[in-house]
Amino acid sequence: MAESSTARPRRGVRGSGEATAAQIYAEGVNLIYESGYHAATLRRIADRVGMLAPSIYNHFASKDELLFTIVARTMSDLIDGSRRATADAAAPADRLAGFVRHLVTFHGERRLEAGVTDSEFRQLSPDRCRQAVELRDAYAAMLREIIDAGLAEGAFAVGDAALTCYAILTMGTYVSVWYRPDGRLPLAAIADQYVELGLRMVRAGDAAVTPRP
Amino acid sequence: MAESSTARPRRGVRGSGEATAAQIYAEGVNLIYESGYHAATLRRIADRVGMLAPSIYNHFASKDELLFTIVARTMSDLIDGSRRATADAAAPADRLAGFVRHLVTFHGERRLEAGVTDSEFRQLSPDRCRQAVELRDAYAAMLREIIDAGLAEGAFAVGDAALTCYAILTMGTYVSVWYRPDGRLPLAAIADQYVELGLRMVRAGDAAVTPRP
DNA sequence: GTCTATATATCGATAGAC
DNA sequence: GTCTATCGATATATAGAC
Repeated sequence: MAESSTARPRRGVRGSGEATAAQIYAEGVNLIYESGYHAATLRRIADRVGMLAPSIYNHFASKDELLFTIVARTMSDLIDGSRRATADAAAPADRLAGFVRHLVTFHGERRLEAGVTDSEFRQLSPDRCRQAVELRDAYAAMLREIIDAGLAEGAFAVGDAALTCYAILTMGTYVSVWYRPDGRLPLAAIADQYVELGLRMVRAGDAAVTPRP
Repeated sequence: MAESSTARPRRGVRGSGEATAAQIYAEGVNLIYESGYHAATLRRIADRVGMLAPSIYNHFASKDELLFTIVARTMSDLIDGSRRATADAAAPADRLAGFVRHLVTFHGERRLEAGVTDSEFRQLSPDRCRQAVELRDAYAAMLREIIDAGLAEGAFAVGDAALTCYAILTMGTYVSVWYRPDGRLPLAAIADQYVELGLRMVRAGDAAVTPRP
């Protein structure tokens, strides 16, 4: 989506309706990922879409709203997807495996949006930044619950649950920084590796993990 | 250092010599850490130091040079410190333990500089950005060598060395994002935990790790 | 070495013609 | 919905008095 931007100019073209907003969104993601929020000016985003900067205001009320649209959508999708990815699992090791697999896959498949979200949400206006932090905390709480459940059952053994939580989240989140779709390993293999790393970190007995269908 | 900034205004004071550059450096680190590189204007940095923006040019040739000074110094110190922290160790598990302990301790003790370095080096001018990437790659290579040595000796067992390398580096690097000096755990305890996580990730036999003096 | 004043550029955002 | 024209603010950086 954002990945396959072709940046064809279309000056003067009119009436693209909803599709125009999607283009601005996609090129905004691309440019903010490359340059950072402040360096990605509306002028340059509009240029990639093939319009002039003021036209953006027909689709987004402000630059802040554009960034918030990216951040809120990405975080919501991350949380929803993670909920689905862990819903079927019962054993803590299976739930952790589902969580990490989704975390890595999401940050690979949507590395641009995820990268922008993780590194630029601090640039949001105070109110919207707070909303982003709440979503991020809600996501972290999901992992924390899995780890706590595993500890309660005796399936996991960690020195400190909160630290382990941070470590797993950050190692998975930053897949979006180095992952390239044309890289050495397919994303599914990378996700497998990270699942293994996550299970080792909580010292989950390998036998407790049921293989994927 | 940068942590203990007091931001006392000293308008009109003259002749602080080298100390003034250090103040600009420290307040630059503070503000860039808080706001990001572009949002941290020379005007606001100078204001915290207690001078006006043009005076900064008596100490740094440009804003880019200020950022590069931060990035280059921090990365050099990281590499040098890591070399010292792993020099005495012979066994791969001990070398990995020393590496991770230093990585975490450094990113906690100098979390502002490290945070700025890791998240803003992309904003450097092309030449300087390349130099920063070279330093970062040199640091990553140090960890990679430790892991490869452990694999060669049969002391470690990992699915993929490069991925494990990324995972350990990112989980340690982002200690600078969430760590607070007045937090729940002392930094040494956090470092201990991360060492344990790192050893688990490479499946190093616990018995192979000699306790610290 | 710091100041005042200014140059030059560009930003986000708005008004109004088409 | 996109355009032209423009506003007001602010950025980095420079020149020169003190």
